[in-house]
Amino acid sequence: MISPYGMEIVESCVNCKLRADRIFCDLPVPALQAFEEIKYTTAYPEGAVLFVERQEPRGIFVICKGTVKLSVSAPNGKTMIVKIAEPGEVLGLSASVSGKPYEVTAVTIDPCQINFVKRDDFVRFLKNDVEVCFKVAEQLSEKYHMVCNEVRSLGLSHSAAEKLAKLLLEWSSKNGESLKPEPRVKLRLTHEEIAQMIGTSRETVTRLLADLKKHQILNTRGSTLVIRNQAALRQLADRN
Amino acid sequence: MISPYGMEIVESCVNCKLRADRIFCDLPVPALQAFEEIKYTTAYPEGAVLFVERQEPRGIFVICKGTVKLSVSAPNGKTMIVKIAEPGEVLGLSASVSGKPYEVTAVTIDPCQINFVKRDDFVRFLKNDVEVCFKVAEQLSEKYHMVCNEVRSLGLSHSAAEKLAKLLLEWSSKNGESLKPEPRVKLRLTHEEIAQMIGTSRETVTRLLADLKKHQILNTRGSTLVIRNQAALRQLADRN
DNA sequence: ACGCGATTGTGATCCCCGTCACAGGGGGCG
DNA sequence: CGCCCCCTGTGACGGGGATCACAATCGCGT
Repeated sequence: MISPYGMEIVESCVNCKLRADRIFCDLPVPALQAFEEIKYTTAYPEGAVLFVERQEPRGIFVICKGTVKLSVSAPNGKTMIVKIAEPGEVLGLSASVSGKPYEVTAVTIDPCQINFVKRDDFVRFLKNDVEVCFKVAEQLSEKYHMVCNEVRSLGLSHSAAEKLAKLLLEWSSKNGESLKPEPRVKLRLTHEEIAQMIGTSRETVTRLLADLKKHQILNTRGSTLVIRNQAALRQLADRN
Repeated sequence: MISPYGMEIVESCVNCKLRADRIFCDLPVPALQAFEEIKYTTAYPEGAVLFVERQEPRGIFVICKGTVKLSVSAPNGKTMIVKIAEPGEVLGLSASVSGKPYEVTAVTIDPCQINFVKRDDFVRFLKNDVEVCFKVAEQLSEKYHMVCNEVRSLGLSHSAAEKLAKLLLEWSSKNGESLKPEPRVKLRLTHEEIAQMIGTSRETVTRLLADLKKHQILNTRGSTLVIRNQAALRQLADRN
């Protein structure tokens, strides 16, 4: 089956290839079947808004395919990107569990396939099976862990250079790429968005990247970054 | 019964006065009884270290009495205070659920009575009762919510003045104190620690407080702050 | 009451980086 | 193909606040 946005739809969670390496999807088969009963699978184009900060929680969104940008923003329009979420991740979990408003705004940054579950259905689903409930608790712990790291890097590292270096290293470690002598990072965000991830201005990102290139630490190959001197980058990331 | 540090010990969770208004403690009686089986009640003096960032999770700590300072720190010794935790709060929850290391360091800032539960016992306890497990998920959502706010204020509000104003307002709203015309806040932290809470330097905090006093917005009465112009403070907190 | 360490108050200096302003560049679309 | 819009690159400038260096106080223990 082909979706409106030219993607192949994954019909069943039981047969999903992601099951093995993703946390939430990896439930016992009976639970997965119950999950399939209450899920709505939808395809979204790039730029679709899944939910908005401070909205009442409608339910959870499980990413099957594609990536989603999570951001928080201030009344004055200034926004900060918290995370780029990938397949297997669950969005709106904490809001749906606690009933408090969504913490972040979720916007797809490429075509996505997403499973939606209404809040009520989801809560019933949880309360029906301790294993599932515990998995969700684990998942929430995971999220908590991630956002704690965010706080660490926002609060403790001063220079923008440091935060940028940290971000690049994090990205390069995603695909085991950092094991190679010259890890590559495919840049999927604009300088503006990178700036929003590390809490600085677009110009600063541009300048910092230029600096790194000048010092032979980085190199651009089209929209791909080549990290030529990982050690130097690490040093930048660690020193305060 | 009197503890070594001059505190009266609360023997039983079932009879605990906090049960009504705290989330975690407010479990159905049978669950509470099971909880009592596995908990170890201990009294700590001021300055006791409950656990340290990056340590393997030993278990959870429920605060019955006293307050605990939670902080994260960088290798270079720079530290940031994430939260001052109060009675009824559960510490080390996410680490114990997920098995990942503790996110923060927890140090008592006054004499405390704390219930400790070993990780294994706690996990068994959770898996034994969906209601409990769900409560814990709610609790984790709550924590996630808090730390998201932290990110918001760290990442989006730039001036230190703004963050300090936000912090003071938050403190003053703790005891319904903010309803009074001139709310009072008992300062329990040094300027250094306040600085660590908002990610700035001690000198800046001192200067900002002096400024607020000069502008008649604040007033000190011993170690108590009197907020004389709440509106002005709110304006400082909101403008970016 | 005295003394000493911890905390607070304040000036001087410096530099990072946010902001404004504008000049290429590149790619999608008619 | 050329136009236009969004992205990138770069200079100039200014300000907030980190940092250093002391001085003044506080507060606690003996």
